[in-house]
Amino acid sequence: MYIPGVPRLIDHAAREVEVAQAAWRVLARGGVAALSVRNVAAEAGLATGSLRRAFPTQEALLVFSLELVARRVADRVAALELDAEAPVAQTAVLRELLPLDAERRLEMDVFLHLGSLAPRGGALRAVYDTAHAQLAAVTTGVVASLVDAGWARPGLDVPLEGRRLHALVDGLALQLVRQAESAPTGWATEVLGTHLDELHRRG
Amino acid sequence: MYIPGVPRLIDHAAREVEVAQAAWRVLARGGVAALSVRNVAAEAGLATGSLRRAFPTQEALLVFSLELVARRVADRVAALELDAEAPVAQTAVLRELLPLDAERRLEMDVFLHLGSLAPRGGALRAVYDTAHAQLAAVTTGVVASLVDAGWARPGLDVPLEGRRLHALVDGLALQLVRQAESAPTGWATEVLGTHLDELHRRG
DNA sequence: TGCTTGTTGACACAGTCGTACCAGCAAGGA
DNA sequence: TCCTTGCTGGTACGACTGTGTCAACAAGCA
Repeated sequence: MYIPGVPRLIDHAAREVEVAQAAWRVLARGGVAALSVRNVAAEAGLATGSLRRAFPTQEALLVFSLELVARRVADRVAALELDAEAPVAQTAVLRELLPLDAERRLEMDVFLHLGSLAPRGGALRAVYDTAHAQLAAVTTGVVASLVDAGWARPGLDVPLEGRRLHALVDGLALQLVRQAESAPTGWATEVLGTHLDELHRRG
Repeated sequence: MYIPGVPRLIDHAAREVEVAQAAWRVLARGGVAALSVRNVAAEAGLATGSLRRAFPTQEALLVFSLELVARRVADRVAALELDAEAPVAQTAVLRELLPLDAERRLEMDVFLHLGSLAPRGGALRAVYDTAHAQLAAVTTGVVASLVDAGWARPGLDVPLEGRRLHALVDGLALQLVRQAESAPTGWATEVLGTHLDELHRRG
């Protein structure tokens, strides 16, 4: 059997991630207005032709970039949930969802920008909705585990409190991202802590 | 004294509002990608030259569009606060901030889109920050008036609870705008009602 | 009616967009 | 060693962007 030469071994998976993170930086620096194929290619140190090899269209690039955000967040949450001792671990999980450092701020920035960019019914919107549902599952899961561990009132309306917690986290994240990067963030963790305290106290 | 002819009387203020609302519709229909001077002019039934007479630059148009949103919301809130009997009126004020009908949904959509579009340090960002501060003042004011009226615990941390309410309202609004227009909205008012109930019950 | 003046909308311009193409190069197998 | 393969990145295209310009137009006053 004849096997032809396999020249120029490129780790496509790694390159896709590099390009997507370059897109993140462009997005965070200049907003959606600066998010062009050329800018991303320049940020990644590639020519537009090479970038097109990794992502045939711009939408594919955006979809992958958003999926990468969702995957990163999910991985971090999963890693934290392993050593779960409520309510300490649950608080840590929720704090992980807030953009309190540069890395998470970058991811949240991308999430919001691409969410704003996603046309209704498009492929990007589907990715956004999936990520949104994942977040809802996390917050509802936190409430449910608090109830299961006996840290909260058993008769507590878990779906409703999950949605409330989700809305609160979303609102805090939105406000954190939209404020100056150098501004303090303690108020957000304080608000989140108050909310969780009340969830506990009602147990 | 010679007074020359004053031809073609145009109500510039009314025209600015019409153009800005045309920009709203373009933004809601096609997102920031569709927000061009030409598209807005076509939506308003004008030529680009006529639009430029009302707004010299695109940024001026966006700034006015965002200011119009802020003014509309502020006017609605002010109208509701006149017949203020806590906590019924306060609940009404907060429900007014949520995008529960087509009109408010449109305004919130514009608010989010332009907030995502505003570069840090630009004129648009300043308008956004002002609107953000107005919202914070409303939510903190609601909490404070509940305390003043004796409906909540006097020792309640008003600034913190105001921020918490603000984050919750922002999160609910974000999620409502990002969900399908035909999707139900009862869950959001239910969550908001629960939150306000707890504010009362602690009195 | 004729004049004056603000309004209009078509056109032009330089720049950027997403996408397509292809000559040249680099690297592993025979 | 050469050959094959596919990756690379410069160039090109048409469409669209924001902005500038200006001849034609419409309407109130003398």
